[in-house]
Amino acid sequence: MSAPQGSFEAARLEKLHAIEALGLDPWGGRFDGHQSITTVLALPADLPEGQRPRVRIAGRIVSRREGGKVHFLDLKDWSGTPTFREIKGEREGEVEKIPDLSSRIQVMVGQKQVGETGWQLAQQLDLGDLLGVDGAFGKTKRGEPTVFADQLTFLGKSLLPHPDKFAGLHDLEHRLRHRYLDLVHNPETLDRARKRIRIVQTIRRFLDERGFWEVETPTLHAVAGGAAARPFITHHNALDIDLYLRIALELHLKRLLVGGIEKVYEIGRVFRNEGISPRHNPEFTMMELYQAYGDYHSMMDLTEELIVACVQALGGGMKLPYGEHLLDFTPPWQRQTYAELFERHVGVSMHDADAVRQVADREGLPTAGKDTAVLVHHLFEEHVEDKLLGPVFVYDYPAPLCPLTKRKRDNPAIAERFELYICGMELANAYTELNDPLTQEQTFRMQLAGLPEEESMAKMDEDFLRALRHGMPPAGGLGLGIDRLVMLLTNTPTIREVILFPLLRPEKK
RNA sequence: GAAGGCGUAGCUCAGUCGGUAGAGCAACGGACUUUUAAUCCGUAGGUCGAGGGUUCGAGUCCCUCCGCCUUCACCA
Repeated sequence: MSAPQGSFEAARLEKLHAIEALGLDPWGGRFDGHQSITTVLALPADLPEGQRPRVRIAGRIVSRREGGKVHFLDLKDWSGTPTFREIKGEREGEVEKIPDLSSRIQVMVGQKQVGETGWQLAQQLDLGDLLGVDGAFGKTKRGEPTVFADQLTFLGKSLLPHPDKFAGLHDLEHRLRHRYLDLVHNPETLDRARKRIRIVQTIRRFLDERGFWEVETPTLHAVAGGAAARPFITHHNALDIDLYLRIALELHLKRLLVGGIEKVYEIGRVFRNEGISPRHNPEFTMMELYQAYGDYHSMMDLTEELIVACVQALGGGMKLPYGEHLLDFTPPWQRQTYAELFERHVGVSMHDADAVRQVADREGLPTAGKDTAVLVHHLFEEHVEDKLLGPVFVYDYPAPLCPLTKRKRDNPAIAERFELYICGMELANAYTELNDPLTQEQTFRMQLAGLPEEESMAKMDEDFLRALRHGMPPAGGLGLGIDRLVMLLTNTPTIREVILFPLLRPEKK
């Protein structure tokens, strides 16, 4: 430990021992019956002394103003609730969510009021310590809502100094490596975490109410299927086999459809051994659901309802800002076919193989040995995706891109699949599930020309095929990226901020 | 994986042309019973990300390495 930090810690250790010498536990203990600071702040504050409500609060000391015989502390807990502010002027009508700072409250500690031990304890308090306070709630002469303490209960020492009370904690790397400090000192971080929880709760409640069963399926897979991604590899010692961390939830959930669980979902972590970017973390959270006897149109309706429910749960109305954009989630959302979007933005029909190849050549895309569908999709990603402000359902995909999807009965070149785009991001992916084991086996065997196996969704999974052979009901299925949904609904530009502990390279030593 | 940018006290940041390492807050000692970025007096706090090089002299210029950010590639 370096000298200066050591001296900070030494000073605080001395105070810890002084607290022990008072007969108090410097690490605190059970503290029953305290009210949240938000609750206390809602109490009447203007009552005359003597009629003030008794309160008991607990929290962290985040600011301190010492006088000779009276100290003022600011205590903070987690009870602040998000509030909303209407934006005036140019962006009239927009709503911006702002973290409510009301989970801070001032405490007055007077020498006479807290008694001998209390006053000696007050001398040993540091920024960052945890403290319980009993007292009366009212206002100071300056009108500040305040708990006038008559009893202090020490609840925990902070041996290391916290970030500056005014300047706070801004360094991004520091915030990510010490997320606990970020949560304490940046209200928007706690607020974002709270909103994420609320979104996930809403999804669970929504699906539970509609009769879906939430299940848990294995994270360790013998075959990493269900998506096109490089897996992480791990090893099981007792069985002496390599296993993959799952890259999707799909194949196990479909096995459950075969097993008669007619509406099923899972919210869980998946792992993809690929690059890190503002939109990609190696582990992220997916929600996948499957509904027997549905199809991709029923999934579109469900997706729209589900996300609208999440938007409502945040309480900020149907129009949410995202960066420079204002996203309008008011249903119904646009629904456009892949083919029409392709033609509009690329300028040729996706069914015209020669024209597609010409455009790809002109733009310098490698075309040799590539399937036309692959070129089509490259052009789609290049020219269409970032124009999809949305929310917009893009449906009817080129079949070769979709090995797990049922083809249209009247046109086997088209798969019954949609993706939901918002702000150029793929947020959800859904299809009419392929339940025909014979076709499924063919698509597994048929490697897309020019695609290495690891980039293909078509990974042979014999056990899954055997399950299909026992009869899977026709079904609609949906995959939803939870992290990206949270990004969009909380106006957060990077995935690192919606994941509490994103992957960072370990610190050296 | 590639290119560009950044890294100075516990935190937030200055640091000119290469010439003694700085401020605010936090900390430590002292004064003060209604403060609120409290104030006042005083003290202490640094391997300038790490290592090497150029130079009389490097936080500053050069090289290598580490970490983070951005863009690209891969991908959702």
